[in-house]
Amino acid sequence: MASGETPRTATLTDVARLAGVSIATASKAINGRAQVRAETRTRVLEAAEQLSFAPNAVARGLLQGRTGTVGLLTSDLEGRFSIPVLMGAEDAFGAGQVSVFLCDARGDAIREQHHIRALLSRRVEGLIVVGSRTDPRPPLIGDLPVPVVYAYAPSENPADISITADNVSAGGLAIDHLLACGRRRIAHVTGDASYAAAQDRSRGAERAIKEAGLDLVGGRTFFGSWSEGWGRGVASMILDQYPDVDGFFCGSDQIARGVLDSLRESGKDVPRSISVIGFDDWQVLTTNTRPQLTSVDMNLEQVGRIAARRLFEAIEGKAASGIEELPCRIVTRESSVPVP
Amino acid sequence: MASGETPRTATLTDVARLAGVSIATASKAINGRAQVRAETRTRVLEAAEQLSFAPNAVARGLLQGRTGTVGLLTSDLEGRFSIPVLMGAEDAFGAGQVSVFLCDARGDAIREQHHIRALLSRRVEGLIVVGSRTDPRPPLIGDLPVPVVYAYAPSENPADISITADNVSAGGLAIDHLLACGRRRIAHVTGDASYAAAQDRSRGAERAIKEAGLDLVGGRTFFGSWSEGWGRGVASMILDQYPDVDGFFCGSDQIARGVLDSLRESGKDVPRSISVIGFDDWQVLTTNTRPQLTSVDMNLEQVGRIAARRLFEAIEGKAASGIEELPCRIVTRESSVPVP
DNA sequence: AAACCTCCCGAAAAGGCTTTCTGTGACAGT
DNA sequence: ACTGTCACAGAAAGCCTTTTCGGGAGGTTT
Repeated sequence: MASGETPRTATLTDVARLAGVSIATASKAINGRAQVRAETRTRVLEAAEQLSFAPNAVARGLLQGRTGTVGLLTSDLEGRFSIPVLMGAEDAFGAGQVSVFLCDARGDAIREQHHIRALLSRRVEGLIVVGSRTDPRPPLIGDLPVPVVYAYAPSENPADISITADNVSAGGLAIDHLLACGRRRIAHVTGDASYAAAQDRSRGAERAIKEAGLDLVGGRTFFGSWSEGWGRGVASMILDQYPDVDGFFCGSDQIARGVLDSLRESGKDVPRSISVIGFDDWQVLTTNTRPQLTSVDMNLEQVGRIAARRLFEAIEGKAASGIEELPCRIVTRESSVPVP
Repeated sequence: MASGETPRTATLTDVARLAGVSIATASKAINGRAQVRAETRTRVLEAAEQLSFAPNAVARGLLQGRTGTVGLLTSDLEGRFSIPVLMGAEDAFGAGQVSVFLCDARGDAIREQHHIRALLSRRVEGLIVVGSRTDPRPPLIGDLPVPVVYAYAPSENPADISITADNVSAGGLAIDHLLACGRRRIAHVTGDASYAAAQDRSRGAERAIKEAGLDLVGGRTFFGSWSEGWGRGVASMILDQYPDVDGFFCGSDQIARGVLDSLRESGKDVPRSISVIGFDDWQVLTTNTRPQLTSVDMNLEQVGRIAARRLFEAIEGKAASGIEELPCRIVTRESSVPVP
């Protein structure tokens, strides 16, 4: 049983010869076409089995003009937001008969261009472009011969197909949750104001609090950076300046962790006297804080799956362009409970 | 300039016709073969440009028997260890002319089998199997017609090609670093004892401390779980039972974070009176702790890159099988400084 | 002037598969 | 006995490219 004999993968010709039929018949037998006697079919199938024949998808693709492949173009693989989207897409395709080419442009337009060329020459049937921020990105340049779907980061061109998370509504959700917990003096601390995500969530939050006839603590959103340090600092500042604050909506779980640490050190009781909610639902953070952190989950895998589905539809010609914003959901944990 | 006209991607025939030459000549011109007059070549190139012709890699692959594709088979994409390995591999291949099929088996053997079949039918030239734990995994079943490289999780079969991180040496590195900081009473707290990673690091640590003529605090490794909670708990226990402890080697950054929190709350001064080192060098944890955490980096991207390189060599026939263990490195931060 | 090169270009085959069309034998109907 | 029908098998074309080989045009040598 020596392996590595370079047994040259069997071709349809080999199968046909072994079964004593023509390649045409062998093909029909294997693909379940009619026009083959049952007895002949089993003979072919046995031959195929014996040679462990696997139809050459390359040849088939060439013939039919359909390769059954798509390209997944990420702008950066480190990004913890791209990964779940990518997983969802891979999942949706893998379940079907589609294989996925993975390309990481590393945020470099040149590399992106290079990858696109390679993918097109491999005749992918479509492209999913996964961004690492929710800020709209410039569409792929050139008139591509295949449909493109933008995931997480929508395209700047509204005529393109984009799937992203509804950050504005998510901001509202978070505030509504805190209100439902009986909180009235809610602060919103978030990250870098240059991020669309920060702006969108803030807008949603402000709208929701207004609708409740209230105002955010400090009358505004506290923008800063996406870090624990910022969360710690701004929390102690707010605590100092607005001692009656009873709720924190944080723009990320990292910020929330900083806020929680700060509240702990100030002797505040979370969730009894103050509720805290984070954003991203990043397990390593939410389940290790004390108390565990309620957070907004963007359902990124779902974003990926829907993107895959939309790409599929576009390939089939049933395209519906525009930006599709998928709802987020709250994952409730210990840091926010209703006040009696 | 209406897009979406389904302009049927140009073929070599189209280019040849436009340039007024035969397809043979067009091919030679485009591929830089000799035997084409310069004037003719430019004419062809212009035609190709005008039609935005991209050679059909599928057809070329069929003809040459080389597809220029490889399969990347991960057992779970969530795993934060698989991702960097995968990035490294993608990087190494992407730089060349090789495209990567991404498949996620989700830890399911059936799905894995299904993906392998699909990949083989697409005639990938090789496979990289990326695991999510360092425990050896069963090799892919069946005599595959292409070389396979196992990354991060080595194959149980020593005749296979495996690339992983040298966890035993890494354990020694960590201890040596603490010793170099002037520490003598070092505790090793780590995660689940059923993980090879935990065992290996522990073995390396014990060997290193013995070589220094010392013993670990408590005379053994404290196995537990890979969580902050375990780190917090075990640290306060150790502090209580062995008050002279002056160094913690933690099996993961999460555990280290718990340890740091615990030390902080006990009023211990890190790094003045106690040094702490983590493992994994997971940025979100190491740079947000107070003080920032020294950690062991497994160079996972490098694992991926080397895996890609080895696969390449195996494809070319220059295979060197066996387990290759790549060295880890210490990333020094504030939590460990030399005692004067 | 015949023989011989050199330069370019094109015809054709090959790669593995699917599909259409043609062909053959068996059988039923008249 | 002849025609029509049916079930099944095979021949061949086609997908797109690369590569080999042959050949025509023009120039050089003897």
